[in-house]
Amino acid sequence: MTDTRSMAIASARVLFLTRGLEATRIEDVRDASGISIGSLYHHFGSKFGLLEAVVISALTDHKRALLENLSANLSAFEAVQKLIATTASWISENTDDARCIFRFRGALESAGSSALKTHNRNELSPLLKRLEGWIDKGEIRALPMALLLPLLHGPLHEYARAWLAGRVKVPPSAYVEVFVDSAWAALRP
Amino acid sequence: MTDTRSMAIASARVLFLTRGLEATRIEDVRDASGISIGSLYHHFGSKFGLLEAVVISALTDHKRALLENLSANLSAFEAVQKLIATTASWISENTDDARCIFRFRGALESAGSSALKTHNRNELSPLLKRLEGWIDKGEIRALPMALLLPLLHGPLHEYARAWLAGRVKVPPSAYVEVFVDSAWAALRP
DNA sequence: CCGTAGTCTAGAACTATATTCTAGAATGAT
DNA sequence: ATCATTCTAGAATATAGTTCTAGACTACGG
Repeated sequence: MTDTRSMAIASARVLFLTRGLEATRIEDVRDASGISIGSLYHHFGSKFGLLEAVVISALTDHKRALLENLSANLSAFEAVQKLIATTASWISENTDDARCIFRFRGALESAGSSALKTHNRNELSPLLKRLEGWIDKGEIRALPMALLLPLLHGPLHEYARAWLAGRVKVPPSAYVEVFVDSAWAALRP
Repeated sequence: MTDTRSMAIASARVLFLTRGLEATRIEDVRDASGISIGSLYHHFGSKFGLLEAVVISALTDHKRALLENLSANLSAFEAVQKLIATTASWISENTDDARCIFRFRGALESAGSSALKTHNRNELSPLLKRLEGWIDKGEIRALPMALLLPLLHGPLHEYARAWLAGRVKVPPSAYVEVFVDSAWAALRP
């Protein structure tokens, strides 16, 4: 049942975030979700598989938010604005999903998670294509591709990490203009 | 013996990075370092304590590199330049230490590691003080303190993550000028 | 309807490994 | 030289991820 999966993911997300990854036992997930150990292993294969599902679920929701807001024929500047504004408010409103991404995506990456690779192909490469298009049209400075995303959301991500960890109090959505200015200053021709 | 500690840290760092945190057993650290289980627990208390030591060791070396290069009476722009250039080359040259920081510091943070908190107090707050000074003198734009560090090294860090994970091939030191330009555009008055 | 295949649930048994414990060796101060 | 402290060593323990076996549920073809 697909409902079982999403209930397990919801329970696991809370536990992973509050108690930490190591500290949550499969038994805890069973107790919180009511789903038996056997069933959990049937659906996710391992504790890592469960983590994978939690992170991918968060990434997918973020992607959905981006697609909703990023219409086709935008100028480069409008797109930069939209990307940053949408990401900033999504993070500010979906703190648990955002925390999962910043805290756990790295673990998937270094483990070579193929589920994550697939997701990245679907999310990142269309965005890079569009950025490339703006470079060709001269709307964005001609920089190596690898630099574009860091310049685009480096400051926002760095700030978001600090906010999600509780080190600062003002949510990233409050500083969208600053992040847009910084990104556009780096990317405009 | 302090030599035992550093040998254990060196062995653990390699194992944590190559096999991953979960996948390295204490036994593996013993086999790689020749230090007995009992001794390891005597020095580090737990596997997490060993990880803590590995990360703090990396952070301390980075701090040392910064202090060596960041003399006292610099203008704000010179300091921004130095901070970014030094960090970029340190990351490019000390890839293992840098990987430890980006991959494992988050784990310490979310576990509330007091060793990390102490380190942050010693490293971050002097830097913030100096930035505050330049704001007072009008050399840096008057922004909320919490935004300064994200704007300063957000793009560099984001790029460094990608490079350390092998997603891009050119080391961050190659793009110092881009990162400096971006940071200074965001921070200048 | 009935039976069969496939999917799903359940929890006990198994296994791996972080940690603790006990004992003894090295070290250093008085 | 003796005593206290620190350190080393590895066996024993306990915890928690995973596997296994059995049974329940569902869908579908006869």
